Amino acid sequence: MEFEQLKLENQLCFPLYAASRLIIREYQQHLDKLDITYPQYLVLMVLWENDNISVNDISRKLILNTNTVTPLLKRMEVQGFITRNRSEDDERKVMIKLTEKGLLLRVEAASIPGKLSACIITDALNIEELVDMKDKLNVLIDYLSKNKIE
Amino acid sequence: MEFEQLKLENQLCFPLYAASRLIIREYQQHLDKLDITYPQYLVLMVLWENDNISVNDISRKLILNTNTVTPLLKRMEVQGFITRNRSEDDERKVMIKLTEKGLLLRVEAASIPGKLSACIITDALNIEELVDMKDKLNVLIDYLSKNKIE
DNA sequence: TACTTTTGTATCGCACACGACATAGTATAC
DNA sequence: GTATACTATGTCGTGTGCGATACAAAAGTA
Repeated sequence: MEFEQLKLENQLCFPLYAASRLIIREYQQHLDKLDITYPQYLVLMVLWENDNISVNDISRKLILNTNTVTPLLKRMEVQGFITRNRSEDDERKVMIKLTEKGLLLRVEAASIPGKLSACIITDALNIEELVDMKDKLNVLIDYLSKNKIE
Repeated sequence: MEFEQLKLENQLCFPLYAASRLIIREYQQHLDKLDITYPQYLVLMVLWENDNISVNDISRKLILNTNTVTPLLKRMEVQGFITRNRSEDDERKVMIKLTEKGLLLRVEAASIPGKLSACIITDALNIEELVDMKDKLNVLIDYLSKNKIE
């Protein structure tokens, strides 16, 4: 019996998992200066595009459970980046809004993606290949996250 | 100012992060039956290929810090999958060995990668594309993890 | 209207992940 | 040979991630 399929090098998931952590480490160096973590940065990106949305909307966009997002948002409220208020229309919803401080962070964050691209694009991997990979990953994510719902 | 670069859809890291978590969720369904987590499964894969290696060797292969791997291994020792013993050659090293129970798990685990492939390969993404993605991710990982050391 | 189901958020418990730091063993320099 | 640097592992604190579960508000239904 060969067990070839049980080698790290023959699997897709491990490279995804490792690459994800490695790139987040690179991000963290820059995010430290803004005093935020990578998941908090993701929340901010959602809010910069779409302010005043519910906890559920944020968790759906980030494909995270609400029990992950809730404490994350509470920490961000303490830090003064966002406010959390019950919706008047629907008392079940908690609406998340950026504060002035959270809004202003966008300008400082704007330079980070550029620095990361410079870090990731190598002789071995050019922009076209990375864009292609990103698109394929999004196909995979759509498929897996829809699979979950049904 | 446009901030196009600050949109989730324009970044590579978020798809990596989300796809990684989604696939691990799929794995977890099968791993639950073996009573192990995904990181524990990774450790086992390393040991099945290379038994009796040090904590450091495992953490390097998985690109995880030793302070992540140490408690993980301790839990696996309690569960009876591995043993932890100081090396006689070098008292600093702790050598990790599979138990009978850990070794036997390999047979049960062998069918999991096949099930996952079936789950991931869709009309939109065929095997060739996934293999190509895997290879490119490994190039990226090599680059980023070597970057760290220098 | 009263009852049931669904939805949105949250709490709890456990297992990672990692930076900062501690400690013991080994290697090296002088 | 001893001071110093380095290596391997570990502890601690903080922040995710997620399954199981709780609970109140809203929606659906008889």
